[in-house]
Amino acid sequence: MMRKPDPTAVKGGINGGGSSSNTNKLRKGLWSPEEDDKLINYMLTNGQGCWSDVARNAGLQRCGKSCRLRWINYLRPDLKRGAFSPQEEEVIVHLHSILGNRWSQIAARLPGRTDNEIKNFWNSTIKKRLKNLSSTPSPNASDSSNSEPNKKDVMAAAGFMSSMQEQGINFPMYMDLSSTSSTSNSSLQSMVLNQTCNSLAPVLEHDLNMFGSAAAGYFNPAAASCVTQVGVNSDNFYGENEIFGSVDNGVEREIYVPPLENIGENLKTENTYDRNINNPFNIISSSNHNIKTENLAGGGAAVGNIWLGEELKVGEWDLEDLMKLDVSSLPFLDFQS
DNA sequence: AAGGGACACAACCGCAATTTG
DNA sequence: TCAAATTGCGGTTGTGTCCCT
Repeated sequence: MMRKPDPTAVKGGINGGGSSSNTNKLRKGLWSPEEDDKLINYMLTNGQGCWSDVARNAGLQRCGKSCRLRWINYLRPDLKRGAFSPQEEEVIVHLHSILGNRWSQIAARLPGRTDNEIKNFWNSTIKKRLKNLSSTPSPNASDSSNSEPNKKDVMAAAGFMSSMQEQGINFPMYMDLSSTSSTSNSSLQSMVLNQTCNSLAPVLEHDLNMFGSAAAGYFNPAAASCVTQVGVNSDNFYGENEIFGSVDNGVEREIYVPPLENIGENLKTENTYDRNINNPFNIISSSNHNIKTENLAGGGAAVGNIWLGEELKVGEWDLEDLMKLDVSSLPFLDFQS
């Protein structure tokens, strides 16, 4: 539908300019239906192996890298094609506000979607929308009494932070909201934080409620602090089938780190999370993984660390809550169609 | 109807990390 | 231990299509 396959588009290999010893000329450009068929048939018959072998054995005049890309982004049978739903869009904005441009990690939370697809969607659609929103502020945006921040706020916050990062302005990895006075000389920071807190609150609350427990989280930007309450059955709160977290005697909570992969070296190195796909929350059982304890008695504790995209330390809070969410399990997302 | 800008998206590029021999 | 090969990722490009003037 885009570029027509160009049978004359033949070049050398793409890796580092290609190897001069390669006498086979490798095709580039759009894939023809015939090439697709070859690749599909090969993959379905032989499964995935070394991609250069795939290219060779499938009789494709493509480099392995090209085959891999084509398979992953277009031919894989489990891909979900078509436009992004508003729910998916919300999840993308949500995750992007947390993960930044880690498209592969965002894609990992959206079954059937590829990183390339999400990246394109973000760059072509969402980014533009955010830009428009930030240039034409919503009349409600300044209404702090509005108890129901909307998606625009989420997107505006995400977009603002994203654009700041694009301009080379990096926020601290952790911002202690409890120490962020509303009269801070950094009005910009306050604005970002307040907007972010406002924006993420409904997302968090909504997502937590999806688990069918009494879990509810909210931010309190007016007090420049973030508060998370987790009310749960008795001792645990759950995902559909898995223990999601627990409260120990109403005092301490154990958090199971979700499979957000490679979120900073700390997490990566400290956790030996289970990659078993049947363990959607990658429950960590080692005592070494009592991530964060939180005094939940007395109406909840004010905790003020907000993660803004680069590293997540095990043991931090707030947006980490967002990270606990395996959005693929959220019933409002239709991943089946 | 034609021209041109905006949009959407497949595919390429370059780099870094990982694996292999 | 090291170099080469492979894999994976994010940024960018190129082009068909849509829509407006």
